[in-house]
Amino acid sequence: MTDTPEKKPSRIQMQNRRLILDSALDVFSRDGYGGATLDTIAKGAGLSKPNLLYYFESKTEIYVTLLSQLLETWLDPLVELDPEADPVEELLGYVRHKLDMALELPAESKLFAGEILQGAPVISGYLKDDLKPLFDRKCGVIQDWIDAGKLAPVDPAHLIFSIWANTHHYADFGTQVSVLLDDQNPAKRAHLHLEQMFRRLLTPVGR
Amino acid sequence: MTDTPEKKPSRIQMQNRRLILDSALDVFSRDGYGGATLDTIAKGAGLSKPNLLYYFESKTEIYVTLLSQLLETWLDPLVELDPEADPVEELLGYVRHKLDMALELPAESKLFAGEILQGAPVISGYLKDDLKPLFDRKCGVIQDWIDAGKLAPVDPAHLIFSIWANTHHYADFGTQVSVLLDDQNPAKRAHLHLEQMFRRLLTPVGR
DNA sequence: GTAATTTTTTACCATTTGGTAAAGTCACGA
DNA sequence: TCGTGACTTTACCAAATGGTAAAAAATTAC
Repeated sequence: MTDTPEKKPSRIQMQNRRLILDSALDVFSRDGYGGATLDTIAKGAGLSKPNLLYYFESKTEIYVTLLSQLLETWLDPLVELDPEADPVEELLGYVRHKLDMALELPAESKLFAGEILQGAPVISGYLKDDLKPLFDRKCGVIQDWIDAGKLAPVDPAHLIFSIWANTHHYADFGTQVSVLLDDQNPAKRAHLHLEQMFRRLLTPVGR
Repeated sequence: MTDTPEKKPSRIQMQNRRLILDSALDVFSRDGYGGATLDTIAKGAGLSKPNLLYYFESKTEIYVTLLSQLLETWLDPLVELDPEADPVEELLGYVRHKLDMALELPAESKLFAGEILQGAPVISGYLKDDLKPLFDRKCGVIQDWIDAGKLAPVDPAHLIFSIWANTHHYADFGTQVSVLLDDQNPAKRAHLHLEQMFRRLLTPVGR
């Protein structure tokens, strides 16, 4: 009755697939899809190229697998935006969470950025079918907060864009940030700045 | 006595170099450096591949030329930040200008983003030697404004990052923005949102 | 311990890619 | 109009790349 006739992967399979995906994340995020080569990924994983292709059918399959796994993780925080919580604190928590993710997982952020930059050839379906409905729902939540006077009036969609732009910037443009900042560890000041900016934007006034 | 023994380029040279650079901007910004091929660029320019290489020594030279031309244009607005002007309006003008550039020249923005994403292999020297001093100078200007009470206290460096992140987002993540927004032309709402956000952040209070 | 299965290696291959050599064509000044 | 230099095309090439076939080695199940 089961429609997945595949056997469960062996320990060695799990391990090698993980090695490959780890290496591929490095390479794809650094060199882009076009610049990445199977040889480089294989070397990074400590395997031979044909051995790679024993675990994954093709270069594209590795890339797609990586992106799919990514999307779940990175969407989670948005899913959890709670309509019942205090709006300003909930949104500031979202900002904090996203910034932490960008700072801790820059390669993932860069992989995603590269895919979007090239017109989302692989995940455009996902964007339309999964992200868009969630995005619309959360815009609705934000609009409700505004209508209830618990949030300053802002454009919900562009607010979310702002949050994404500001947080991902520290990963995607990390090279530039590092060069321009004397401060070695920008995490603290970045957090303070975003907190200040979004608090001022979101806190309702005159009531 | 002149140290540039090259003759001035003929009309046909100017014209073909422009055709090549135009096509290359398209291709590099869409496919990334690694994914771009000379054949694709040549086809886009309506020339043969060996003909391309008559005008440019190598793929890399085309890419470098493109980035160099870019950097001048995109830095201009920051250069022009005037210490004597009204701080809030001056910065909001900068935001507006950057957003217009991102909306009108998304390919340029994407090319730059791709280069930074990959660790700025070509322009890291430029970032250190040219951008950093300018950046520090403008941070100083902003700090002076704050000290004079003409601007709310913000972290100057991270303020600039915010401006860059929010404006470039509409170009670099334009694919995602288009999918998520029902609004066809996001320009107007984007302008309004950024104006609102940065005005609230920057306007000094309680004085 | 051995047979069956999974994993890895060796040896390839076709295509693509950045780039070159050299012959041919064109434009233009004398 | 003719010769010279600028431009273009044709025909290549070596290396790199994504991918395959099949044999060898290692692991697992019995």
